[in-house]
Amino acid sequence: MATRGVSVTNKLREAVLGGDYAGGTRLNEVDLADALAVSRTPIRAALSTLAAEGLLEYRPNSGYAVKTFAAKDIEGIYVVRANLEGLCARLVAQQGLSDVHRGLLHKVLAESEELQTVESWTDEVSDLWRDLNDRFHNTLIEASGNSHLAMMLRKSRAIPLLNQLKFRWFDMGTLARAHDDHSQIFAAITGGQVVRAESLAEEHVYRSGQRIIEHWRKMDTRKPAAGTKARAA
Amino acid sequence: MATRGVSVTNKLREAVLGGDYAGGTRLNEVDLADALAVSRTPIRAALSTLAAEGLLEYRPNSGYAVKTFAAKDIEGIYVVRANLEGLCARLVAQQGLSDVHRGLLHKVLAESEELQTVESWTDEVSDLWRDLNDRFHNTLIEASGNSHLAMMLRKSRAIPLLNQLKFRWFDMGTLARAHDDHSQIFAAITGGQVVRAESLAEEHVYRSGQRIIEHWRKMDTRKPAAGTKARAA
DNA sequence: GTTGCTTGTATTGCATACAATGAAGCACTG
DNA sequence: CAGTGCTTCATTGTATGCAATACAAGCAAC
Repeated sequence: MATRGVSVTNKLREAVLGGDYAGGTRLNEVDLADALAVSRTPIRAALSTLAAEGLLEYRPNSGYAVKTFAAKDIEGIYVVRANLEGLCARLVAQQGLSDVHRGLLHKVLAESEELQTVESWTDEVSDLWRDLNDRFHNTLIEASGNSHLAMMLRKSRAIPLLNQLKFRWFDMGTLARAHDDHSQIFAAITGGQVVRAESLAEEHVYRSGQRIIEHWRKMDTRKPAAGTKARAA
Repeated sequence: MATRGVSVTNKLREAVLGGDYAGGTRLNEVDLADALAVSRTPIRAALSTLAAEGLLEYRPNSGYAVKTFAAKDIEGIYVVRANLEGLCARLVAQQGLSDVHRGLLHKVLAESEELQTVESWTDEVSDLWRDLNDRFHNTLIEASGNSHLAMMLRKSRAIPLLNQLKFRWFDMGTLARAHDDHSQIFAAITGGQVVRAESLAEEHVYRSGQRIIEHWRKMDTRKPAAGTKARAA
C-alpha cells in the first residue's frame, strides 16, 4: 500500500477533476484532514502537489483554492492540446505502429463501431464512450514513445469540472462523427500519411474543443455570481 | 517576505536547474534542512512541489532524486517545444503585436545586433546572449496571451543541468544565425505571415535542440558510470 | 561460496504542539 | 455616521518527536 500522502493526493485530484468542488472553493486543511481521517501533514503534501500540477492555486498564508477556468482559458488549453495531439499523430505515423498498439487501436475502433448501434444517448453510453475515447487517445500517446509529450497532454486534459461535463451533451450524430474521425486518423497512421494524420488529429481535437467551450460558456453564465471567490457549502 | 516553504522551493529549483546536483542525486531531507537552516517541513513541501513540476523523481519511503535525462529524453522534449514555439509564433502573428510587445522585441533585436560586433565568444557574452534569447522567447509567449501555453513552454524549458550547458559552446557564427532567425521571425509576425512565422519558429527551436542534444550526448557518455544512482559529493 | 534470514541503522512518513499571519468584527474617535 | 485602529479568532506555517519502512551488513546454514 502507498503512503497516506500519495493516496490522499490521488483522492483529492480525483475529487477536484470530478468537479466535487466549485471553481474557487477554498480547501481548508483541517476540514480535509477530518474528512479523510489523517493529519494535516499528508493533506499539505497533497495540496502542494496539486498546486504544482496546476489544479489548485496557492496564496501564501491564505491557502489553496480550486483554480477557476473561464471559457477563454479552456479555449487556450484546447488550442495547445489540438496542436500536441496533432504532433502526437504525426510522430506515430512517422515511426509506425507496433503490433501491440495497432491491436489496441483496432479493438477500440471495433467497440466504438458496435456502440453506433445503440438507440439513444444515455449516461451509460456516455461512460462507455468516454472510456473508448480515452483509450484511443492514450494508446496514441503511448505509441509516440515521447514521455514529455505524454506529460504535457495529460496536463492539457486534466481540467477541473470538465469530466462531469464531457460527453453528457453528446448525441448519436456527434458520436458518429467522432468515431469516424478516429477511424480516419487510424487509417492515415497505418497508411503512413504523416501530414494527413497530423491535420486530422489536430482538427478532431479542435472541433471537440469548440463544442466543449460552447457548453462551458453556458455553464459559466449560469452562475456568474461566483466571480472571483465562489464558495461551496 | 514569502514563507520559508516558498523561498526554499525557489532556492532548490534554481539549484537543480543550475546543475548543482548531478542527475540521479538523492536529496536528503535533513542535510538540506541543515544546509538551508530550516526544519524538514518546508524542505518536504519544496521537494513535493519540485517533484510535481517534473524536476525530481519521488519514490515512496525512499525519497526524492534529481531526475535524469538521457539524450533521447532531451530529443523528445525539444520536439514538443519546437511545436509549441511554432504555435506561439503563429498565434502572435494571427492576433498581431501590441505596441508594448513590439517595442520589447525591437529592443531585444537591437541589443542582439550590437552583440554581433564582439570579437570572441566569452562567458560574459554567453550570459548576455542567454538573457537576450530568454527575453525574446518570453516576450513572444507573453504576447500570445495564452497562459496555458506559457506554462507548457516553461516546463519544456526547465531541464536540470541544461542551464550550465546552454550557450557555453556557442561561437560567433552560431550567434549570427540565431539572431538572424529571431529577426526573420519578428519580420514574419509583424508582416502577418502566419504560416511562415510558425515554420520559422519551429525550425529555429528544432535546430538549436539538435545542437544541444549533440553536446548533451558528449556530456552523457563522459560519465556513464552514474547509471541509475549517481551521487554527489 | 552462496543463499537466506536477522538485526541494526539511516531515512522517510506522520501527527501534534506552537508560532505567525491575515481577516473580520468591534469599539472608539473625528 | 464614516472611518480608523485595535482585538480576536480562524487558519496556515513551522518545528520536532516518534513510528514505520527500506536498505545493508553480518551471521548462520547448507
